[in-house]
Amino acid sequence: MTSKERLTSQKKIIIDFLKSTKSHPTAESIYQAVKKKLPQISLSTVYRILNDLKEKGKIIEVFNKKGIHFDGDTSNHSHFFCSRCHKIYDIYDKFNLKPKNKIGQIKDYKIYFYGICKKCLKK
Amino acid sequence: MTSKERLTSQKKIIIDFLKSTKSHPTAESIYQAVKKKLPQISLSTVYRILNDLKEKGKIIEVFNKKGIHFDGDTSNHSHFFCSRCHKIYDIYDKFNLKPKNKIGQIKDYKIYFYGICKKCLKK
DNA sequence: ATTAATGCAAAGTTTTTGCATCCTA
DNA sequence: TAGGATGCAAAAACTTTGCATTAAT
Repeated sequence: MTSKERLTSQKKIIIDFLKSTKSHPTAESIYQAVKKKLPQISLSTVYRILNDLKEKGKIIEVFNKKGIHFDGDTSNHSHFFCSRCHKIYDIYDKFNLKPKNKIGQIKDYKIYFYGICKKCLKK
Repeated sequence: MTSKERLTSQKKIIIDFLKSTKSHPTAESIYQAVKKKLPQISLSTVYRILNDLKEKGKIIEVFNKKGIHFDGDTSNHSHFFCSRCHKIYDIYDKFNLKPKNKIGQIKDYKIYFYGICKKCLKK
């Protein structure tokens, strides 16, 4: 008998939040956001749910110097990090990346762009 | 009068170690490696020196689920993460990445490849 | 001799875990 | 109503910091 996953309100709200934002929040900011709708939720539950969603490929991790951010958009896309405002933007351009070097079997790749975003350049 | 940086033996050994390896070690594994030559070195010194080298652009950070790794090779290159043995390999191919989307001023980018390395495929 | 850098220990951060209780299916 | 998921608190893992001492210049 295999165990069956249960869809709890905490899980529902975290998924909804991640699917509705493009802000690439951290675990802590997800906790803060979700607490507004579910005041009793605990940070450890947020971590547990994020780990679970991550393992199932329902969300993506985005790394930067300041820690780990999460992205509910699992479509193939890249990220741009503004070094001035520290926002993370999505980039949907597709690139053809085929290393000549036969390092092994490549299943996926992630591209991180760094620079200054349009908004910050205008200031 | 501006202060002048001192080249200590701890700094020398850490730089030498990072320039001599392609293993992309973590702070902890750098500490373990360096301790063999300098038994009295402390982990906090390792962190301080790594932060310093990082800020000066003398080393690079490589992020993955298991934490932060360091790379003494600051030449423009990419990384391949083997999902089986968890080793990190260097890829020196150059790619032309020009997003059409004018998100801002791009100064740099990093490409992370994921897959299974040659060695693991053979097993 | 100056004073930058270290080692140590203590404190911050971030993330995970054990367990009694809760609540979904 | 069975057992997967949560909340809480405690622990683990990771990183930074204060300060007396050491050592590079």
